[in-house]
Amino acid sequence: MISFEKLILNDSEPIYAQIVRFVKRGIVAETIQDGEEMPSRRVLSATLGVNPNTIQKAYRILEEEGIIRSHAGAKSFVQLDSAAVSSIRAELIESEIGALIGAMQQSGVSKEEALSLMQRLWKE
Amino acid sequence: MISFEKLILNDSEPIYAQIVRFVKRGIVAETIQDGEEMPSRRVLSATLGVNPNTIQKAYRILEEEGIIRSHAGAKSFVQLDSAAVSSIRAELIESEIGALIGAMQQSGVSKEEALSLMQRLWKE
Amino acid sequence: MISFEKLILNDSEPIYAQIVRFVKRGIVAETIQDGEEMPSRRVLSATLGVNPNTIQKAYRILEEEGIIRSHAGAKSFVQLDSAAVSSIRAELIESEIGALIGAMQQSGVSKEEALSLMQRLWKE
Amino acid sequence: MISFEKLILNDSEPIYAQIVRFVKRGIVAETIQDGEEMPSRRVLSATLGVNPNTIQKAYRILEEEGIIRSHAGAKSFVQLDSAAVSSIRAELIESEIGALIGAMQQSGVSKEEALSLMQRLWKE
DNA sequence: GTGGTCTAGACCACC
DNA sequence: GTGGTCTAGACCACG
Repeated sequence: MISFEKLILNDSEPIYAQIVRFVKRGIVAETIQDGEEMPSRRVLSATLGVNPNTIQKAYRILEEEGIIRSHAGAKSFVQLDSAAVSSIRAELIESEIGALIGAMQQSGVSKEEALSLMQRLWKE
Repeated sequence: MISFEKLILNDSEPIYAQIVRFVKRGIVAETIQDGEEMPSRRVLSATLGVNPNTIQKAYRILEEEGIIRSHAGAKSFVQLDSAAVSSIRAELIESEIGALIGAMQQSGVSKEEALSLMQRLWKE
Repeated sequence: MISFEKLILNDSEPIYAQIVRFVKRGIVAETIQDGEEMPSRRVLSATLGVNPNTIQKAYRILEEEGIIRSHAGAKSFVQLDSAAVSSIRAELIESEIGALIGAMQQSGVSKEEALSLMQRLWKE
Repeated sequence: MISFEKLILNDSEPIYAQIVRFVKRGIVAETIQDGEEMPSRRVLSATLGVNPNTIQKAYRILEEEGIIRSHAGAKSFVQLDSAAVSSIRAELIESEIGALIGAMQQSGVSKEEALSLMQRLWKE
């Protein structure tokens, strides 16, 4: 069963998007694996203190992207093959790094400076 | 006079926010400097093909953050000291890099891998 | 739910500013308290006979000053701790009295005369 | 010749209004008296570092209120009788005190508290 | 239903 | 001409 305890919601971004991203990051980090069970919408709604409609929206998106599989009245499960994992990985990581690179370039920050800043700010 | 010709608007984010960020990045890149004149709301509105109220909203935010100075009936100017520049720089760059680091850590990406990905994806 | 029935608008000052001040004075007078629900933009707009955008502007300012809390799709609530209340009180009352004192001094009115004028003009 | 050296302009209020009020307060404080000469518009414009049109607007208002007397191409003079002084005094002082009283009442501040606050905040 | 953004256009105060 | 406020109404994202 996937745990959402480490998910801390902030309100500068839609809640449903944070839930979706949390799952995707878990998949990339391999803490979420093929076949794992999702909590029911009702339970997750209570856990996170969030409107059930919001949970429903997150699950719908995950299903549309082929990441989970739901049947009416039944439990939902993660559904992944290795191709899916690496495409999620690429989509998630490379797009985030790409966005940062674009931002740095527009701000006149050189590649070297960006790398050294990242070195310095990264704390394990 | 500050030029907004290089600002290309996308519609996945509020226009006013893109204008604000464009100015901040210009300040960090030192292409926008203390004392420079802002285009009038009407002019920039025409240049960008955007409603004057949207420009007004961006300018209001910039003024509330102390970056520009507006007086009724007079032109608007950029108002910066070196402390302001470095605080904008920190806010803009370090927060963006910090967010990326957090994302990478949550995705289980190591520091080395993140740096090498950034090396590889950065195209001048 | 906060009532705006006693708010009478005059047109010598921006409407949004009058709404903001009305809320602040309600807080100082303790007729508005932590956790109370704000009317929705649409409802207050109808109540006051004012455009929704004007209400939105007032609410935005209140939120930027940390007095109310808004989330897209959810109702808006007053959010106050005792420190906030006293700072609003100081900002509102002491600055108004301070401005009056400055004005009186510049006009050559003595403390005694000002106090006696105030005694005389105050009608319950 | 009336001195405007003590007039410090702030930009939260129209400049012309600040000039007008400065003159009125000087009259109430009797540091400005009947027959005194006003600086020329050109000179005052330079002294205050303000657009000549703004000075012109202030002078026009003062003239419309019968406080100064201007002839084309000639100097301007203050023109006051005792009735004028007391009406300016009433208009200026009592309206300011009256506004404060209204504000205090809306904020739930009692007469006694307002008077004691004023006592306490008044520093010679 | 609720909040947020945007367009369109008018009007005013100010310099 | 320039900045600021307001109305009117549409549209979208969110819960």
